[in-house]
Amino acid sequence: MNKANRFFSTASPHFESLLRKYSASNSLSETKKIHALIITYGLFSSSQLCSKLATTYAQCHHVSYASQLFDKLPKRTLFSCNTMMRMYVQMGRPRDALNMFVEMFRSGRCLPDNFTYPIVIKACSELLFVDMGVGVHGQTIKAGFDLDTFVQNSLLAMYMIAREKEAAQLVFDLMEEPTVVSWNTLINGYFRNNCAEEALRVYSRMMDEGVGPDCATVVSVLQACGVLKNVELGREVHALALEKGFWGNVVVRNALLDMYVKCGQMKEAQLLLNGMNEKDVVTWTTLINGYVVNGDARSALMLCRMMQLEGVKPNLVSVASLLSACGDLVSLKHGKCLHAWAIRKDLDSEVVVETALIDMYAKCNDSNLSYKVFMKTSKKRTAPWNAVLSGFVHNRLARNAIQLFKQMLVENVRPDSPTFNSLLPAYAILADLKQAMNIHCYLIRFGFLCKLEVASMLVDIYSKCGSLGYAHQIFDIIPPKDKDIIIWSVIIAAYGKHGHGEMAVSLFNQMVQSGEKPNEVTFTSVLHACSHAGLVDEGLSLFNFMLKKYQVIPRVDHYTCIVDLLGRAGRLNDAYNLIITMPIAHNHAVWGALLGACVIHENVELGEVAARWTFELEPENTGNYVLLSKLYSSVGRWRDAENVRDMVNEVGLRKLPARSLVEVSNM
DNA sequence: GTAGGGTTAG
Repeated sequence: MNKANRFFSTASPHFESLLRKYSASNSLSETKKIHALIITYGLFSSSQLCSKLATTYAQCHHVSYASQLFDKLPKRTLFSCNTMMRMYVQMGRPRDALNMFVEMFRSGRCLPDNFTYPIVIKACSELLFVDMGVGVHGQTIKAGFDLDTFVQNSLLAMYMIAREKEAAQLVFDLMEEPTVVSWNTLINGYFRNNCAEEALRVYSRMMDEGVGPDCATVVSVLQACGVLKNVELGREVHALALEKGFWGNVVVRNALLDMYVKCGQMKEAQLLLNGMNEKDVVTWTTLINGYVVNGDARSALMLCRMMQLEGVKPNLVSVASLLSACGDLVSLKHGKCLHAWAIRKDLDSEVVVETALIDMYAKCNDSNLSYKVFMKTSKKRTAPWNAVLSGFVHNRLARNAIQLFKQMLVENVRPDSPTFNSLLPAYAILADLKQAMNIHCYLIRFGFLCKLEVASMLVDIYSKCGSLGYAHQIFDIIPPKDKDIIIWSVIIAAYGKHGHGEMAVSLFNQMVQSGEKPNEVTFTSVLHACSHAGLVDEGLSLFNFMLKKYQVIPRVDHYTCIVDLLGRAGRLNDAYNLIITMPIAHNHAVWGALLGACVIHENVELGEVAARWTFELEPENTGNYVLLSKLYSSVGRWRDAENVRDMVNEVGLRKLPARSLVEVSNM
């Protein structure tokens, strides 16, 4: 026995206990010291020591040392295999974990145990290898681990990630003793699969069965409350969280804040934040983003200052939200400041920030700068393309948007649903039937037409192109149960715009019969359709229906439709009386509708009243002057007509510089 | 040594 081996026999237990200690603290530097000692004293002959060293490196997430040492091991224990596979999964290399599992299974050297399966199942779910996952599920049954809670919970999570809700529910139903983790996985799984109602039903069952919720339960349930805007349950969960002592958990606090934000309860959200002693960057960002989403960009910017005063630094998510606030305020100045700040903090090449910058410049009507930022991006990710497309459409540069989309396809960037949400309005602006048919073919070929939003926009495009037939065909493709209020509104508006009032009203009735509750927008569309087609009685009865049955508070555009309707039918006095008695402020549109009707029916007396109001409320619109002039001409008051025409010229001259600026910026 | 949780662009 040489000197080194003699040393080893006495030193080995010592090293092992050291390794155990350091692996517990995950101290990479200490493990390296032990490694160095093993090399110095030539102790590699101890497979036990080497195995321990390899697993310690794996626990420290040092992939290269762990795998090098592991590969050299003469005998692999099940423990070391499990540890290696866990390291691979935790380090985002699930494929390596699965390769190891397959090799381990084939060689038959060691059989997987109850610790192996959760790791392997997690690797399958990360790779979305459902088929393999199902195979592994079969193996767990064969090996008798099907009643192991950890294995079952992993399977449950895997099926939920793979969007196999039924399979997940089956796993859950077969569990003898579901733990709080099982319930949480089910609740969160339903939530992530867009079934927030089901998530809440599961939560209520869990409470009925007397299972004590934990922080994870509360967080998932709050998310579901946010999506469903169920602030009542949200408040209950808030009380429960306080009662159970979860308030100390920052994740719970942030989830509570986000629930109030999502429910649009900004006052409660602000109060909650005011009452928090410890606020992290997520807390602040949640509220900042809340203000942006709820249309109060100014408060979002103010909050950013308060956050910095409290010494919390914004991160890239905060910056993206703040840039969005600048876009909403059309504040190029603030936007540029944030851009400069992002450059200084080296955040400007993060995709989220790049996208937000492109969007901000576009919303501030600076297509040039928006495009410049886009040109600096790697152009490999879809999001910046979507932002620049949406920016072009925002600035009505429809042709540029379509051209850019074609470029995107040339560069092999995969479009997603938001791409079409950004792009399709360009086709509606262009109203070119041939182009519309082109994109229609593309949408069919790549399976995007099954998306309701996309189908709704295509209905709108065909309607704008004047092809009601195609529009209706697309509308019919969507199964009745899937039709939402938006697609109904679009088709009703389409018929209305083309003067097919009866059809619009009939579709509206079909919609009500189908159980869809009409909203302000559908009422506007159908009333508009009635006024265009001269359906006075239908229009008036729908207006009454809206007030009585649905108790919708009429907006000014509803009144405009009714004024138009009465006016076109020659009931000018009724129209006038409606305007002066309406409970909300009148605007240029209501008076404009009356003026138009007065021109048709040659009523100078009321026409002059209406015209005066339109000049007051909308002095720059030359159309109103033209209408009054036309009215005077039609009754032979030529001089008055000429005087009004002169006013048109004056207004037109005042408008000229503004219009030419728009043209220049579009070049 | 195993399973579940928060903010983000379009």
